[in-house]
Amino acid sequence: MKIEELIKNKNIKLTTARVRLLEILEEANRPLCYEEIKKDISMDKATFYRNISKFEEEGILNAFESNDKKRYFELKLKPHAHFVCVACNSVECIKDVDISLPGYEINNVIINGKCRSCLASA
Amino acid sequence: MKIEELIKNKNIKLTTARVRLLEILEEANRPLCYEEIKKDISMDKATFYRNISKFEEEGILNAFESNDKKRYFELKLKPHAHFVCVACNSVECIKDVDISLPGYEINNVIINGKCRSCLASA
DNA sequence: TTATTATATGCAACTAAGTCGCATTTAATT
DNA sequence: AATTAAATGCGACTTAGTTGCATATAATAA
Repeated sequence: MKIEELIKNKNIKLTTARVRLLEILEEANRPLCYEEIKKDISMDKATFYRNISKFEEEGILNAFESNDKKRYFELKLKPHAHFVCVACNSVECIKDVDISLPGYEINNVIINGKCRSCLASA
Repeated sequence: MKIEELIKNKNIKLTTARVRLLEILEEANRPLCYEEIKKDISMDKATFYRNISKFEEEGILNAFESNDKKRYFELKLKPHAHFVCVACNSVECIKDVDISLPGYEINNVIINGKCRSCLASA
């Protein structure tokens, strides 16, 4: 997966900061929040959020909120759902849930509830 | 639907402020955010959020984030999914989506995407 | 009904996410 | 290499949400 592929044909300039941001998101292979990304990149907060918005507009990434009241960001590669645990706040990618809703365009599905391990230890 | 029913058998005191908060949520019949609730109730912000947390802990309500980066709150009466439009930020209750995920306990399902009217006017 | 006590409340101060305007820098284009 | 539109960093700001503490109130026991 080439980072350049993601940006190509989009109305976006390929800056070094943006490439780095996309690399971090790609390597993580799970949704990350601002805090987590910030550690690995020297980019101003305002620039960060402006880039996130830009990427969202261009359909390169999805954003959603976890139960810790932080927004999580993930590249839109293979569509899949996310499970957010209300007990431990973990975010898990769920491959085998398929939802269709006629007349709507679906970007992302977030399922809130209690995860396996929290249920087991309850 | 009696408000008292919601609180009964829960580890919660039935204060006038709490009854009013639950009434507002029940009458709205759709998820509301702090701003919307605030208009109709004279309750300190700290108290509001403490009550919301308490209600969540006790399983009386669900909270989730819309695309406008605000949290929305709704009583857990009949379980149903929510569609959040990334274009117009509207929140819609969806009755006819049923997801099950073996081993997990599901509280709420949030589907992000573009709603009918935004797709129609695109 | 009153006294007791644990819990709920309001207030003020705080933290952190996210936004905005503006001057400067940089990528893409000529 | 020169041009220019877009991207960046900085600082100031807004607003959601939290915390500590003193006071008030609901549930309970007397």
